[in-house]
Amino acid sequence: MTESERLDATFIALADPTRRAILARLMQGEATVNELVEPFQLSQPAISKHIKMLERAGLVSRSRDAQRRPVKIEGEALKQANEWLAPYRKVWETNFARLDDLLGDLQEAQKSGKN
Amino acid sequence: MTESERLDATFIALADPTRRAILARLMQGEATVNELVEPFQLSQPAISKHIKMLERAGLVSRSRDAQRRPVKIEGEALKQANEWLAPYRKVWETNFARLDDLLGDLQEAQKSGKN
DNA sequence: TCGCAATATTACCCTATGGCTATAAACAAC
DNA sequence: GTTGTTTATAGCCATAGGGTAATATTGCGA
Repeated sequence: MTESERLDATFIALADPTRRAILARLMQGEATVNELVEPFQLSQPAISKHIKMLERAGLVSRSRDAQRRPVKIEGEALKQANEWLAPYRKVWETNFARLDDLLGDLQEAQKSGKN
Repeated sequence: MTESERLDATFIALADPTRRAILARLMQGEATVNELVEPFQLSQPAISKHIKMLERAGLVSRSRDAQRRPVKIEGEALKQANEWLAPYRKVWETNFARLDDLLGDLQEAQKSGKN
């Protein structure tokens, strides 16, 4: 899987409220599939599907405990999502919109030969 | 649009390499639709669709310049995505996996009455 | 007003997502 | 080995995503 595909899978996985809730739950520690089913009005297969998408993105991993398959949150994919986001930080931290307007004004001025 | 729906739209928008490339391009300043079409081997309608999804998420805004519709990056949605991500930072910054194993061990010990 | 340039919209593919029910498979425990 | 528990898989449906080509719209400019 390329890095881009990994990011695709991660953002797709994060784009669903059920899956974000599952991740939030997993912050408190491992959970079995049934424990993850309980809080939702969804069938067990539906939750299993969600877990599979989280797993595909590397957001969670699974171990084995008899017939149980505990799910655990994994940091690496989240870290990569955060790293992708990092360069954009200045877009919201600085007043990027105005900065861009300024650039636009300068370009306009150049075009019309006022510089 | 609820905050959850906004996050949905944002993560869906970020889950495509073409749209991420468009955002990267917009870091250098506004661009018209045609300017955004050029770098890709995609039709103009395809790019327009992508822009629409970015716009729906609030990741970009559009202005008007004659028949052109310049696209500009917007920080707010990215900021919210970042804020969603923030609580998970400790998952990758600390050694969260081991911390979780430890929690698991403690729970096991309690169940088996060894505490 | 005519024609061109930039963008949007429509109609149509195919595939993936998100949900369900029903069933299978894995394993423990008796 | 039969039974119950936990999880996975299969099959089905409806909707959305990502792409296309063709066409409509909008606005400039001669």
